[in-house]
Amino acid sequence: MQETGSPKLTEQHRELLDQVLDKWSLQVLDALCERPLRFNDLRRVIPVVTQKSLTAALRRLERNGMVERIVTSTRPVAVEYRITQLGRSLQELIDALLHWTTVTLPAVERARARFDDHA
Amino acid sequence: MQETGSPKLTEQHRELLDQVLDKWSLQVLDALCERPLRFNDLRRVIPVVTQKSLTAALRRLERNGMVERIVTSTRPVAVEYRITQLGRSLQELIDALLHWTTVTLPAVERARARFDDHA
DNA sequence: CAGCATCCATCATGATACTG
DNA sequence: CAGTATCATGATGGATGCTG
Repeated sequence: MQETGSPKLTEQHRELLDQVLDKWSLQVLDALCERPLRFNDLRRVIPVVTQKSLTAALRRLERNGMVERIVTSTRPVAVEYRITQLGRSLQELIDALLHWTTVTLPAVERARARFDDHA
Repeated sequence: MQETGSPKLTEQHRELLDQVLDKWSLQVLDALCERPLRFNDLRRVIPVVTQKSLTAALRRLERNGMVERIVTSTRPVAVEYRITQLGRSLQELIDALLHWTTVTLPAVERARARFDDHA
């Protein structure tokens, strides 16, 4: 059974994708891709996120090696988040996904209209 | 405004990705990519899915034009699900994602170990 | 066979308040 | 500034039973 380039889709792989492709992680990676940002910068860039969700997303991304957390022990501590090499490799795929949505959205919307009409 | 390959990541795009990249949809598309399958076939191929979740995933995928639902009005009705052209275009990206997980999983696991040790 | 309806547990999310 | 802690709640997921 040789599947050329065909995936495995085991629990491990799915779990990893779940951890880095969720709603907030996508936007965090997208934001950090341009330049490192601090916690409250991220809150501003991703306007509707709560601290709790943002903290959770950042911890998950950090744990999976997608972002680095850099603490500067100045007076009020400054914490900077920056994307890692691993994170960048993921971002390329996310870009491909976004490109795909851009290209296929019209067809998807037609499909939705058809479905909603008929059903 | 021409952004070569750069994404927008609007709510619409994120919503579409959420609808087709969820846990079960990935596995459904993966299964249907090889050949069309019937409802209970899918339940066997994706062993741990409940019919509720499978139904929901299939409806979502159908609504978004990723799979076709083909009803054969035989005696006990036969319902076949098959992937569409749109679905296949998505599957290519999913394959790329799975390839990415395969390649990066070792590094991710090292990152996790480091994180879990330290914290 | 291919679902739908219902109930229930769990979880993710949000709002709010507090801290080093 | 960059969080943590707590409570409330709404969405999800599973188990079960029923139907054309």
